[in-house]
Amino acid sequence: MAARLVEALSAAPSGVPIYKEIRRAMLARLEQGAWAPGMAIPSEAKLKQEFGVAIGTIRKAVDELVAENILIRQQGRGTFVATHNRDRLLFHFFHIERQDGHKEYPEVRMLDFERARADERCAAKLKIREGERVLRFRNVLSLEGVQLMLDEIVLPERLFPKLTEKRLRERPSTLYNLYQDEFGLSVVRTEQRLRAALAPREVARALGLAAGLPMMEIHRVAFTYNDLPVEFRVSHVDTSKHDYVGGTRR
Amino acid sequence: MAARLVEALSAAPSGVPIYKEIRRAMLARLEQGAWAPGMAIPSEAKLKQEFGVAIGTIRKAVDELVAENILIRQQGRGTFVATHNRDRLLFHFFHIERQDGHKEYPEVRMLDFERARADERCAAKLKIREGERVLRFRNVLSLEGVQLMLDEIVLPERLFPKLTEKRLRERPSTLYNLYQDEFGLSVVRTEQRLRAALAPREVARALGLAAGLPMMEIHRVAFTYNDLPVEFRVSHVDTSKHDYVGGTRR
DNA sequence: CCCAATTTGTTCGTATGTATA
DNA sequence: TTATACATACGAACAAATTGG
Repeated sequence: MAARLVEALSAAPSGVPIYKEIRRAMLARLEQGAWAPGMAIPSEAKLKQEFGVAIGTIRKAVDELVAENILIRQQGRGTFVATHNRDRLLFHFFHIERQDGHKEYPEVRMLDFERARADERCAAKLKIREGERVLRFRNVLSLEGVQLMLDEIVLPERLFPKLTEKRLRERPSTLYNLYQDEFGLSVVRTEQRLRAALAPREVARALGLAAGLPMMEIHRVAFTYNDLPVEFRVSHVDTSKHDYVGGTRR
Repeated sequence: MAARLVEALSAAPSGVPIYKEIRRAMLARLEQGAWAPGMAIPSEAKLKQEFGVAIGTIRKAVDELVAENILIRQQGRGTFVATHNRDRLLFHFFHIERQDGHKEYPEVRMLDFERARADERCAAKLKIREGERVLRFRNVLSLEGVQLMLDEIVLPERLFPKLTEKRLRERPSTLYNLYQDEFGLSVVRTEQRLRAALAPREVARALGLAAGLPMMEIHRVAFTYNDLPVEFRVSHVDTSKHDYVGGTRR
C-alpha cells in the first residue's frame, strides 16, 4: 500500500510539488469520508511512512488544510477533522451581532418546507441545471427572543437524498452539522453578496415587522471541498439593532 | 551587530519561539520605516546571518507576514514590502462590485474637508480621547460615471501632521498609498460593520439620489501594524445595482 | 542565446522541546 | 513515569525563477 502511494505521487506529471499532491490526497480522503469529522487523522509519523516522504513535507500539506480551517492541530493530541459545532458556526459562518458587540448563538425556527425546481438564479448559484429538483425551506432566526432574520435556504435534492422536513426539525445541532453528519457534505467556505433593500411583504410578515423597513439582503453560497456548491441561501436581516460583521482578508 | 541581535533574541524570557521574536523584529523595522514599502527586504541568507538562526526559522517568520499580506515573496527576485497600489485596493479593501460580478476601480471626488474634534463614537473607534483633533473629509465614489457611494473619513490629526486638503486632492494614487508614503502608516487590516439604513438627507443630496432610498451603511476602522487604528470611515452605498462582496475566513 | 549569480521554493533528515493521555 | 503527537530549530542539497552580463 505504501509503495503504491509513493509511486502514484512520484508518477505525477511533475511541476506539481509533492506536498500539493499529498494535500489533494488528503482532501480526497476527507471527501470520501475515509477521515470522518471529529476524528483524528493518522499521526505525522504514520503519514510520513504511508506516503514515503519527509515529515516536513507532510507538515506543509497539513499546514494548508489547517489554514483553511479544514483540519485542526492540537499539540500532544493529534490532528483532527474540523466539525460543524456551534462554536465554529458562530466564529466562521454567523456574522450577525448586536450593535454593542455582543455575540451569541441564534435560536432557529423552521417556517415551511417544500420540494421545488431550481429557477434560473438558484441553478446558476448552485451550478445545477435549471429545473433540477431542489429542497426549499425557510427559517426564522432570533437573538434574545427577538426575531431579526429570515433565511430562505435552497439545497440540490441530488446532494441530500431523502432529506425530510422531519429530519430537519429534529436535528440536534446546527444545519451544517446535519449536512456533514448525515450527508457527508462539509461546508468549508462561503461566498456572499450583501445589499440593502426594503423588506418584502412576505419577509416583513414572517418576522412581524413593518413592511418597507430597510433590511440587509444577503445572498450566500456555501461550498464543500472541491468548490462544489452545497447550499444557496437568501437572508433578510433587520439591522436596526444588529450589524453584519466582517473584516479584511480573503 | 549580528551578535547583539542574537543575544537580544536568546535573552528573551523563553517560552516565546525564536521565529515569533524575529517576526516582531521585522514588524518593528517595517513600522520604523527601515524597510520601506515596495523595497526588497534582505535575502533569507542575509537575514539568517544577521539574526544568527537557521534559514528555516527565518522562513517561518516571513511565512506569517506573507500570510498577512504584509510581505510579498517572489521566487528568484526577493521578498518585498507590500505597497498600496490600485490592485491591492481592489483586491483587499474595496468590496463593492456590480451585481453581475463586474469589478473595477472607483473614481473618487472630494466633497469637503475640515478640521474638527472627535466625538464619542470616533474617539472609541480610533482609540483616542474624545475632543482630540481630527481631520474629516468626504469623498464621492463613482463606478462607470455613476455616483454610488459617499465616504465620510476621519483621521486622528496626531498621526497625520500637516495633512492638507491640497495634498489630499493632489495625491497621485490611492488614499492608503498616501497614508503609507507620506506618513509611514501602512494599513494592513480593517474591521467593518454593515447595516441597512434609509439614505440620510445629506447623503442622498450629495449623491443625487432620492431621500429615503435604502442604502448600505458601513462602519470601517483601518489598522496599521500593531492594531493601531489609523482611519475611521462611514460609507453609504447605493446597492440598487451593486453589491458588497465578502467571504468566509478571518 | 546562453551562462552565471542570486533568490526563493521544495525536499530531505535529525534532534530536541512541549503538551497530552 | 512513559509513550505519543505536534512544535520548534537546525543544516544541507537541489530545483526553479529572475536578472544581468
